[in-house]
Amino acid sequence: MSDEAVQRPPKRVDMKEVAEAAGVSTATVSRVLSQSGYASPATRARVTEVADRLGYQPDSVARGLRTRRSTTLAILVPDLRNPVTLAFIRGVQHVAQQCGYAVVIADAQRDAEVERRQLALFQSQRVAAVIVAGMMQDPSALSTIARGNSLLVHSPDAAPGSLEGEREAITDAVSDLSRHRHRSVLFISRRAPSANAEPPATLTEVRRRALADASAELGMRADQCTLPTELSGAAASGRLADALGGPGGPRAIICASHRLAPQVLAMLATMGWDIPGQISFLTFGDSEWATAYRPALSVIRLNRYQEARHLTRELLVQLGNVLPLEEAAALPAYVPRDSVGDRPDEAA
Amino acid sequence: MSDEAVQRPPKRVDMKEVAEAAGVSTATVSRVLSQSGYASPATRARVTEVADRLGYQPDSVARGLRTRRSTTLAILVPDLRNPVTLAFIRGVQHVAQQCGYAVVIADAQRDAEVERRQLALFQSQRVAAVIVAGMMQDPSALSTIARGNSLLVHSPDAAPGSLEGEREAITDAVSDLSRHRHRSVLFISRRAPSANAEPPATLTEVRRRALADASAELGMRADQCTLPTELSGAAASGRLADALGGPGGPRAIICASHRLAPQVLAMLATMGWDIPGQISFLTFGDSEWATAYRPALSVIRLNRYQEARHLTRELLVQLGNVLPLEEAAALPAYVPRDSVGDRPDEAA
DNA sequence: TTGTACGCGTTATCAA
DNA sequence: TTGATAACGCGTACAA
Repeated sequence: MSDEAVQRPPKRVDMKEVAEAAGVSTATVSRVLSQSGYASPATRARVTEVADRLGYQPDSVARGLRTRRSTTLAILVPDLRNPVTLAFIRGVQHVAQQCGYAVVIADAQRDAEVERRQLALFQSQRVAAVIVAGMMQDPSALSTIARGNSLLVHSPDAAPGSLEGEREAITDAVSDLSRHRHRSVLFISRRAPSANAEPPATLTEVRRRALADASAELGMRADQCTLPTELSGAAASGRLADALGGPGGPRAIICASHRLAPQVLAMLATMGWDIPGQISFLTFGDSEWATAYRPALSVIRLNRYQEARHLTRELLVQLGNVLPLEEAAALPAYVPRDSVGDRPDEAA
Repeated sequence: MSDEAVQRPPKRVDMKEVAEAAGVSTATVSRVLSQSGYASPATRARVTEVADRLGYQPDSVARGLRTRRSTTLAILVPDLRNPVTLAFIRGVQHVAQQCGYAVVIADAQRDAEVERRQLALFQSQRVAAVIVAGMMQDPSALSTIARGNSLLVHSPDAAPGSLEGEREAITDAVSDLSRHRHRSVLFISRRAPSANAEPPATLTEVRRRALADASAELGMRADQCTLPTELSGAAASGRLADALGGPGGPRAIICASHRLAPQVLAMLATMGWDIPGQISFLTFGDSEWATAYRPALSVIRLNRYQEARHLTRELLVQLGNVLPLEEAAALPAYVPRDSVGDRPDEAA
């Protein structure tokens, strides 16, 4: 419809032009517009009037070069296919735009090489900070950034209360399963467990261990089922069936990520399992789909939006900005709905 | 470790440093590293070797100032809560990173003022282009951008085959309903129809009209139901019940956006309607949840990812980049699944 | 209170 | 094939 390509030579309004039009020097214009330094009320008024009459826009590229600091935050997303990253991006962007910061974003596509190159691009852009929205493919690449420049690096896992809260929520979830007479849990993820890595290299691994701990405390067994992305539908269903096993097998499922949930649900449906009659189902992450699904899905809510807001606020404060106080971020929580039921063979 | 060492930002490797270490001038370094201009193979090798031994990263801020052009694309998202924008962002980012472009993103939050300020920020950042990922709150704000600089402005509606393809998909969907003996369709959206606006101001409005046209051609009636966000659950259910009316009312529902779908589905479920036994259900946009839902939902697939790729490729070519050819973007299409059934009272 | 002059890191011009 | 030098637009000591 509207495809406007204006190739005309752009006449950007210069600070010099503003200075001449206002009958002052560029230094005065700079002082007035950057709110720092002295200027008489008269000239101040005249300069601002002239500036926005001419439609002057300060060139943040030149400013960045001169001041050696930028007002750009970078987000490195390990995998943009993950829908929860949208909430995270929103949170960062909202706080950033409140302070006049720009937000640049890059998708690492779960590829260490891409990840490395995007970090290098951020560095070359001189961004004020890099926010890593999850576990990196190669965490050592961050040291390059930290060494090479004055960038700050934050990871969402560094958000206070995030992982701790998640542990509590997981315990609540497992307790609920225990209350429904489940004696074992099946954790479904895309990638196989890496028992020896310390610290855990992925968020999924963190959750897996937290789940194992919580289960152990309640005397429950925690089984694993790995469903790699490359697995075909039939193969995946077969593997899931194996994991559920015979009459003694686990009848409580916890999905490692929200992305995985619809696929597992579809499999269970085609295999003829009834939720919550025969299988109890839980997943990490919440959405309106989880609420709309029948039965409504019990979830471990994460609230990545508030998490991102909190994290970005801390970051901007560290960068010397002043922000109004804000209520504490909502912690992760177990949200019981209708997808958890009594284990059938253990029912009274 | 002394305080000074911690506080002081690490020194960036300069082009000057590289020049000195390689025994040449900065001009030569520039020529070698920017791939333009002559240099003897010997010095070329020496310079590149020294450059990455010292870990030199070109400062794109300074480069941007000098060359007066940036390698940053901007995406203005009307409302980042809309999940389909994630696919769009991914598409832009993937093509951009292929050409070494950065992607900066802003959420207009459906607020004309925020929208205006974010555009101004883009302009001040001297981005190479602004991509508007949907209908703007105030389209006239774009003229400011176009006038103020050499930015290109593209709207996703400008993607070839997008809206046209959508019309065809809508016709296919309505035909399917007609085949199932439906004589009227209920279009559910968040905002009320604006019959007089020309051209239509929102994507929803475009779809509404396309649906009206397709229905008219097949001799069907197109009803409207508006469910504003601020409506409470009970009020929304009441309004939906009214729209469905008595025995003669519409029994085919089309959701204007994917975001709306889970909410409407939840309402229908609590109201006791059976899909597809009593109600046929369609929605714009596809996802794994639509497939996992029982019954699996028939959808009008949009493929915003391919659309964004295509659009960004065109943009970068216009900016003077060379890109390898790529298969044509997948067009929107009607994907029939299990949520459309015969109209009960008209069944043979 | 305001103006002058310099430098941020890079590329483009021109002379050697 | 290379090097010296002038900008790009802005912020900021320092002088007036």
